[in-house]
Amino acid sequence: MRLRYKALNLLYLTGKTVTQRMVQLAHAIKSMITLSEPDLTAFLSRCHPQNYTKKQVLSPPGQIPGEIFFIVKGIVRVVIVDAKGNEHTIHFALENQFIADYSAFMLKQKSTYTIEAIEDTETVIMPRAAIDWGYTNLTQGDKLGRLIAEFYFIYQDNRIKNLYARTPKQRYESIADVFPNIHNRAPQHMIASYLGITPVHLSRLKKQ
Amino acid sequence: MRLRYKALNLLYLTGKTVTQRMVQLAHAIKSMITLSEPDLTAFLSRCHPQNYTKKQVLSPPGQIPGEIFFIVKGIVRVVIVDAKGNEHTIHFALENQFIADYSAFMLKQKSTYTIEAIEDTETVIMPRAAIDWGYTNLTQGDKLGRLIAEFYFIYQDNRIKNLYARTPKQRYESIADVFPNIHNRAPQHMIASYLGITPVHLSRLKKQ
DNA sequence: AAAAATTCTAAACATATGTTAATGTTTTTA
DNA sequence: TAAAAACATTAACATATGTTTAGAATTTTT
Repeated sequence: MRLRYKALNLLYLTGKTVTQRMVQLAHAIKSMITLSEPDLTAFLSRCHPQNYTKKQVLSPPGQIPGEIFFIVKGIVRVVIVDAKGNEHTIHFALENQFIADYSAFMLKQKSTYTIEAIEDTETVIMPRAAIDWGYTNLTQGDKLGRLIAEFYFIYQDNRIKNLYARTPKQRYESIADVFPNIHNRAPQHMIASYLGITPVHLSRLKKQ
Repeated sequence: MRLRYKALNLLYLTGKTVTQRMVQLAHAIKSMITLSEPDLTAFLSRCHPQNYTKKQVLSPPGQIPGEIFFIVKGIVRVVIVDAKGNEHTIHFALENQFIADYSAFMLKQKSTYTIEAIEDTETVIMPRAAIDWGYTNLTQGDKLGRLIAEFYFIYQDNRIKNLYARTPKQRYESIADVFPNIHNRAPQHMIASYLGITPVHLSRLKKQ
């Protein structure tokens, strides 16, 4: 009895309950498509919560991704390691966003990315079976997929535009528009990496 | 009589007939989704062919895109002009591909890109009304939209990966994997621009 | 065919960015 | 709380890439 009570209390104080998380994911889905409560419940029943501690890996390279993560609380980064062994942070994902190596997930190929928690992070995992079930059984399943793909397309398009047409300094000055409060949530060397420059150089640019 | 005959002849010798072009677009669509012949015909009837000569602009910046282009024959490039007035070629599109400023098209915002023919180019224009009609009336309309968005997502993801993890030289050496025969179809300064470097520097890299 | 425009290369020099190493600070771990 | 690890800054130097200018080759236009 005491143990059970303590466990519940801990959950209450430090994290969100299973129900709260599912509600958050449900809200994200309902903001994109219309679907019945039974359908929503059926979809959510195929998903499950998962916690990660800071620096823990959600998704390793070299493996076919089996799920898409929905971030309830926390922040993660997506990393690629080049031929010389250097790490590049190519993306951050915050609360209420979906994250995965989508390309590898869709193509059923081995992932080239590492997805890693920067803070202790609470997620809901949507396994491939849940996604497939959604495409097959939800009236607006393809529309949901289309909207998510379009959302990330627009994000990437904007990124590519910035990489070509703006300097690292200019990109640094507007990074918080895309990732709110990022300066308090990610170390500067990860931000530098995202900008495509070294931490030493970012430090130099800031001094100007 | 003579004029009409000459016109027909010219079309036969130098380009594809309206029917041939529509068949080509129909083939591209059918490779992605299943749909009935009447639906296909109804969709195609909302599209129309359009030719462009080398250097002619398909889609100007500052204007909300009203259509998506399907390239039957030829090649186009997508250009952005930065704050200093410098042009950056950020994309090429070849035969059997769809091209537009998708972000601006989807968001109904003014385009930031110029889309310009590099060779004389034959297209089929899919006006916004046709696309909207497709989403509303085709059973697999959303699926078509999802597949196109996913295709370009994968393309962009690969690009971003390359920009971070590979050098301009390495990217130069593999550009023909993505754009077959590009070295014979685009001048080197456009390729250099796509790689994110100056033509002078590309010339230098080639010498090594 | 001649003229004009475009394209590629080359060299010299300028600038931006990377590398290494040292130091002090902050954060995490034990 | 002490030790260890991670982080940010700075300086000195190295390298990659940009800029300007010029000339030759190629393509396009007249």
